[in-house]
Amino acid sequence: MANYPFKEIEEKWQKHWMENNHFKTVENEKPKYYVLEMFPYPSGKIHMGHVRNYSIGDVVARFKKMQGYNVLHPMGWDAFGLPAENAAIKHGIHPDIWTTKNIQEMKDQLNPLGLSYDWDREVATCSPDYYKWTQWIFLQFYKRGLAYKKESRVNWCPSCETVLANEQVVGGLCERCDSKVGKKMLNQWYFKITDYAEELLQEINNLPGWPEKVKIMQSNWIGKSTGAEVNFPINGSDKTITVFTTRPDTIYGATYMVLAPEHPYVAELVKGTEYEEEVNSFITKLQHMSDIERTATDIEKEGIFIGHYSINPITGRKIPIFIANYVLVDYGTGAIMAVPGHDQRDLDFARKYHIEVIPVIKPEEAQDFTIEKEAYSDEGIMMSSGDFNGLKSTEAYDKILQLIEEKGVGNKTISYRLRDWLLSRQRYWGTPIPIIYCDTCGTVPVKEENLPVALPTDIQFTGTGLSPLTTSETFLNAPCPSCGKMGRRETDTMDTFVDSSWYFLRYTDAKNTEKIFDKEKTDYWMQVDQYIGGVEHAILHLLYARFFTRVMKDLNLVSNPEPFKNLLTQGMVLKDGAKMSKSKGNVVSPEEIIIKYGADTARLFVLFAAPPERDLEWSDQGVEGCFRFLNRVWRLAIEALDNGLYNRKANTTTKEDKNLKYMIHNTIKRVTEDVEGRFNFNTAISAVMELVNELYKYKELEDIDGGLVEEGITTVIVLLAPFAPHFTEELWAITKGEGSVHKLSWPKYSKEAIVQDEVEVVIQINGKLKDKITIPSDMTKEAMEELAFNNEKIQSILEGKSIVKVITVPKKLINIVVK
RNA sequence: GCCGCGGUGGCGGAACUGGCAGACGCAGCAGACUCAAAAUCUGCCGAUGGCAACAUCGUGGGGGUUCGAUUCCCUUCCGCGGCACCA
Repeated sequence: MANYPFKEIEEKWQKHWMENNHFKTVENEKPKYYVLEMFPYPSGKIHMGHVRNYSIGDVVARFKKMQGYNVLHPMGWDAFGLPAENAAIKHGIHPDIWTTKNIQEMKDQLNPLGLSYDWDREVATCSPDYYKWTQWIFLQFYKRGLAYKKESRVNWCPSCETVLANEQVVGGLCERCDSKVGKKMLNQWYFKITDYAEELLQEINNLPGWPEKVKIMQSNWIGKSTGAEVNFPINGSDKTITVFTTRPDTIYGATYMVLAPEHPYVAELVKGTEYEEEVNSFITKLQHMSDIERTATDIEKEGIFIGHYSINPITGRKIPIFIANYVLVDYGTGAIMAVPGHDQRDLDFARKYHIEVIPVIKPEEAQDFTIEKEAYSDEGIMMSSGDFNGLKSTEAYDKILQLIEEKGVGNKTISYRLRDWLLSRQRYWGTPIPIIYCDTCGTVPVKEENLPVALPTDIQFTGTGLSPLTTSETFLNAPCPSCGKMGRRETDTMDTFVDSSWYFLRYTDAKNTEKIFDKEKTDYWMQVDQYIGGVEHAILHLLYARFFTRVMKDLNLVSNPEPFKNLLTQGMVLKDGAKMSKSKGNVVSPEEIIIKYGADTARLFVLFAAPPERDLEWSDQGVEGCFRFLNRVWRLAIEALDNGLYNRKANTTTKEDKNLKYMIHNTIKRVTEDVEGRFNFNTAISAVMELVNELYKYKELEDIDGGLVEEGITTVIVLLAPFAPHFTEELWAITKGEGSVHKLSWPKYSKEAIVQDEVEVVIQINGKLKDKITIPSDMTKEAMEELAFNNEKIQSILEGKSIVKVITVPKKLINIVVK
C-alpha cells in the first residue's frame, strides 16, 4: 500500500482550522492555561530548533485544551535588532521592509507545521502599536527613578567609531572590523535593576516549577555577598577610603590597600605629584584593553604605588596605597584592603612588589604557620590579631565586625555582583528612548499623549559614527515638552531585551489602543503557566522579564510579581554531534523534511528522539522510522474499517481480550502521566507504539473482539492527536465521520481495566534472578513462598544449601538468601 | 579556579519510590510475500563460553551501605554547560 497522503491532509486541515477560527481564544469561565514559547527573531528562516520549541509548546497547548482548559497560545516577533540594520547597511534595504518581509516568510514556514496559535494576538516589537508601550513603560520607570543616565565605561571600537554591546565583542575584537575593542566614557541610560536585586534573589525560592539549573545560574548572576565596609583614613589628608571586604576577620593582616585605577580619588591624590605621569600612563594602557583581556584570570597582576598611605582603623598601622589591574571600579566600593596571607590574588601581588605578608589565621592543628606560595583562605584560629588571638576565626568575624561598628569606622553591608542594566544602544532599529534635551529645562521626558516617538525614515546607514538617528533632521529637533523651546531628542534606542521583557503581558490584550493592557484581562491570564525556550536565555531574558514584572506589580499594572510559573528549557538540535550551522554545513531544513514526510512526521520525530530538556541528535533514519509508524497506524485503521474488523465476533472475553483491554487503558495512563507531569513526550510516544504493536498481533488471532479493536484504534488516534494533529484529524473523520478529534475530551483510563488478575513475579537466590512465575495478583506472601520452594528449578539449586532468610515483596519478587 | 549537569548495547534512548537492566525506535541479521526488487509482515539482535538447556560477566573506574544498587553514600576519571581577578 502507498504511504498515507500527508500533503493533501495537512493542507486541508490547516485551511479548515484557519477558516473555522479553531484556535481563537477569549476569556471564559473555564480554568485558564497560558502556554508560551519564546518568540523568535524574524531572521526569515525557521530552523529545527524552532520546530522543536514550537512542537513542544503545541503538544502542551493541544493536550491542555483536550483536558478542558481555556488555553492561550500566542505567537509574535522579537523584531528589533542588529541583523536588520546590517542588511540596511549592506544591501540598502530599509530595516522595516526587511523585517516585514522576514516575518511573512517565517509565518509561511510556520503555518505548515499545524501549530495551534491564536494569530489575532500576534505582536511585533517593531510595530509602533507595540513600541509605544515600551516607551510608556520607560516613562513609568523614569518617574520612579528606575531609569537614569550616567557616565560610564562602555565598549568602544576605535575603527568603526561606535559603541558595541558586549555580545558584539568577540574575543576582545570588534565583530565587524576585527579591531581591538577599547573602553570609552559615555553618558548612557540605565535601568536600576540593582534596586530589585534582593527581591529577585529571594523570590527564586518561590519558583518550584523552574529547573534547578536556571535558578542557580540566576542566583550566581545576582551574586550576593555579605561583609563589611570599612573606612581607612588617608594619612595626611581629611579623606577616607571605604573598602568592601567579606573577611573582616582578616583585618589585622591588611598590609596594603588597592584602588581601582578608575577610582575617583586616584586622580586627585596624584595630581601634581611625581607619581602623576606614571599613574596616567598606567590608566591609559588599561583603557586600551577590553574587559575580556583585562579580567582574564591568567593575566599577570600589575599595579603601582601612588605615593600615599592609609591608616588601618583597627590596628593603626600605616599601609601603602596602590592602584592595580585586578581591582574593579564597579564592584563593592572599587577599593580593597589587601590581605596577602589569606587571599591568593593579594598574595601574588604582594610577592611581586615585595610587600609584607602577615598571616593572621592558622589551621587549627598548625604549630609554626607560615605562608609561602599559597594563601590560606579557610577558617582557623586567630593569630597576630591583638585581643582576638586564639579565637576561632568564625567567632572573630562577628567580634571584629562589632568593634568596627562600635568605633564608627564601618558597618556590615551586602554587595551584589549584579549591575544596573545599560539599555542605551547607538542603533536605529530599536525603540527610541522618549527623552528630549532642552537647554533650559535639561532632560525632559516626552509626554505620554505624544507617544509613540516614531522612528523616522529619512535616515542614512553608513555603518560608522554615531547613532543613525542623529542623521535625521525631522527626528532630531523637537520642542521641549516643558517650556516649548526647540530641544534635541535622545538619539539612542533601547536594548532589544527591553522589548522582550514584557511581550507576554501584551498577548493578554494585544489589540488595546487605550492602555498597555487591561489589568483584568492580564490578571485572568497571568502567570504564564508553561514557558518554553532555550537555556541560553536562562539569565538575561528571564531575569529582565522577572524584573519588569516586579516593577509592573509595584505600579499596580499586574497582580502577580512572577511572570513564569513553570519553565522548560529545551536542548539544542544537533547533527553529527554539533549544533546545526551554516558554517559546519550540517543544517537540515524543516521545509525539506515537511515536503518529504509531512509536518506530523517532523513533529513526531523531534518529540520522540529525546526528552525535551536534552540535546537532540538529528537522524534521517529516525525520521523515516516515525514516518513508518504513522503509516503503520494508518494501515491498521483503514484495514480495520475496510475488512469489518470492528464488527467481527464480539465479547469473547478471552485472556487475550483482557490483555488488550489492559494495554489500551494502561497506555492512556502512561501517556497522560508522561505528557502532563514530566513532559516526557518520547516515552509517551513509545507507549503508543507498543499499543499499536499489540493491536497488530491481536488482530491476527482466531477469535477477536471487534469492539475492542475499535476501542484500541480510537485510543491510538486520540492519544496521538496533540502530537500529529492533521493525521489524527483525518483518521478521525474517516473512521468516525463527524466532529474534530481536537474537540474531544482527553480520555480517562478505566481503573478496573488496569487491575491485573495475574502478575509475573521473580524468584531470586541471593539477589540473582533464577526463575519467573505467574501467580494470581492477590496471592499472600506465604503462598508465594510455598510456590517458590516447590519450584523444581529452585529446589535443585537449593540442594545442600542452608537458607538464611527469605524476602518477599507481594506482586514483585521472592528473594531467598542462602549460604 | 568555583558552581551545576551528565557518563547505560553498534546508535538515539527506557527503567518514575532501591526490586526482571536495555522498553520504544534506528541500524544489522534471517524468514514470509515477489519472476525480481522496493514496500510490507514475522522472528532474532549486550559480551563471553556452550550443539543446547544454561552458566558467568555487564550501567565510566575503585570502594561502601543493603537480602538486593543504573538508582543511595564516599572516592576517582572523562565529557558538557554557566560564572570567572566580585575582594
